[in-house]
Amino acid sequence: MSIRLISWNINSVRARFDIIDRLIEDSAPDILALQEIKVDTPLFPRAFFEERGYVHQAINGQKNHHGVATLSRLPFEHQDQIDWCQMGDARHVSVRVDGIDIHNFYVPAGGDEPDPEANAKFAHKLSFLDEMRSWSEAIDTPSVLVGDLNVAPLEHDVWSHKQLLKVVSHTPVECDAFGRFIDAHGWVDVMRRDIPEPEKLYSWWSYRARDWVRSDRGRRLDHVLASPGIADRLHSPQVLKHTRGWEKPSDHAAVQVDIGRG
DNA sequence: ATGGTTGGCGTCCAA
Repeated sequence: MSIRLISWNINSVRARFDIIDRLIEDSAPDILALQEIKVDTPLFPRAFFEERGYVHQAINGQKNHHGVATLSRLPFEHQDQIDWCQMGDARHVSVRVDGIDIHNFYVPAGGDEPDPEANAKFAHKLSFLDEMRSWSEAIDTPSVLVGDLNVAPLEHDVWSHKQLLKVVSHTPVECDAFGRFIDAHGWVDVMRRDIPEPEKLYSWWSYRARDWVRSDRGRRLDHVLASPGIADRLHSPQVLKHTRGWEKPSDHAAVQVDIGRG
């Protein structure tokens, strides 16, 4: 008996009903953590998920951009959301299932210019990661953290470490901030525990490539992290790469993990 | 060195 959790940056939930259906049929997640739903909370398509058994819904939506939602067949014992950096952005929602807090994150992408002086979006991203660090220091309940963290922290999380050193998502200043966030709670990077470097591992491929499979210029932006005390309950983490190849895809593949019952 | 694509109550912005 285990709980299957799938995290997916869906790039507009209302534009992806067909592939969400396909994911549910193929992989039967118990819990689905979506990011970039691009819809305000009152307009979220609740009925679509209720009809498929996901009657427990924690939605933190926003008009136009961002937005996260956690849909579940299992009941929530608690739910919450945090307004990071007091920006009013919908970038986080958490639920408690089977005694585990499941955090669903959408970290700011950070714009194009990797200079916090010149680019307010990049400064915001660094502040966001620093808030995640200090928040992580205080966590005292078993937690799983998933979502689009918009950082590819390791050398083999990108198609070319050298060529991406000045590209937002893989700059040293971001990777360092990400590392401090990881260390603050002792988060276990479950994906890399089981699929270690130097194997290349990506969860995002740009829409702009002529042939994303052939060029394979991916990045690992989506993550599965666990508290050290429960990390051994998480099994078989994987990037569902085929989801990126479906018709009218998101630019992110879905990411899956199974959580053994405690 | 540049451009490429997608979605949103949109005619540009963010990704």
